[in-house]
Amino acid sequence: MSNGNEIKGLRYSEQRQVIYDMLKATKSHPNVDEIYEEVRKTLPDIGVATVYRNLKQLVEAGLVTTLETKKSSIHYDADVSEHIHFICEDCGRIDDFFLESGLKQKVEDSGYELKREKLILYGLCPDCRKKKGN
Amino acid sequence: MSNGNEIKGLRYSEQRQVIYDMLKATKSHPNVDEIYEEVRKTLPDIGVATVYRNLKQLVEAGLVTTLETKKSSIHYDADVSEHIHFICEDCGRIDDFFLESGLKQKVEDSGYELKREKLILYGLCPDCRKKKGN
DNA sequence: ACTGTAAATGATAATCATTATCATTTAATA
DNA sequence: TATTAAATGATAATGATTATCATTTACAGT
Repeated sequence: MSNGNEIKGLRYSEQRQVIYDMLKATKSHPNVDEIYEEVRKTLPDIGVATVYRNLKQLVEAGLVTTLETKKSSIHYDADVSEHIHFICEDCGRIDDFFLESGLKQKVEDSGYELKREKLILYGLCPDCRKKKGN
Repeated sequence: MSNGNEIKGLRYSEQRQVIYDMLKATKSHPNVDEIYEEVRKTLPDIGVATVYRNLKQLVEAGLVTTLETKKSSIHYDADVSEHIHFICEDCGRIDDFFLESGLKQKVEDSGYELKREKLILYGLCPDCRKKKGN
């Protein structure tokens, strides 16, 4: 069932499509439970394992990113464009910022209290890069 | 037992001190298991719960930061100075970068393959800030 | 120094998120 | 349409973290 949304190397599945569509349609950075509940409105019989499996695949495919908060469950975001997440250490709320220059100033001007920031890079270290021979 | 290392609001404990000292003495970003095993060399009877408890307190006190990798266990770092973590998506290795300008170039010049970067800000959102009345 | 008390501990059970397993179903290709 | 490997749903298993609780301990006030 080709619909122009194929993910490299993966066979089409309605479940994955619904999950991805749902993530693209929200700005709320939901965690697995929230995704599961939302997706069940469309697919009442989907299993949790399927949700976990597909989220992992979507992340591996680079179509979805993850956010680890203090709340010990991963949150997902289908907006993979360059933007910054602000995580409230009290209520756990996640807000987006899209600005680049004068970022900290903008955040604080918006009423946030900035306590720490974390820049994390992901990729391959020199060793693993060699192993993969490219 | 005052030793000049008091943490605001916390009573001295040898266990916490050993954990903190151990973290300050390493650059390896260990996870809880690794910390537990290392600390047991000094305090053979320490319990895992104590390690978890104290790590949480050290993080809350801002003396230790956390790194969430793909490996679903949190890694700890007592270097809270401004620096960047590079996480290898293959082997999970975590390397530090301390440079600010021309960062991506430097990383790639060092043989790393940069795939994604994540900037996360932590603090208080406007609502929680109001609630705390400051 | 001695005492009272709340914080910290160690052991263990409990919980929560995530992953593995496996029989069944299904997309995609010939 | 028949074949086949990928995907699914149910459930068990695992792994990490947290809660509980009786005991110990730091340390403030006497």
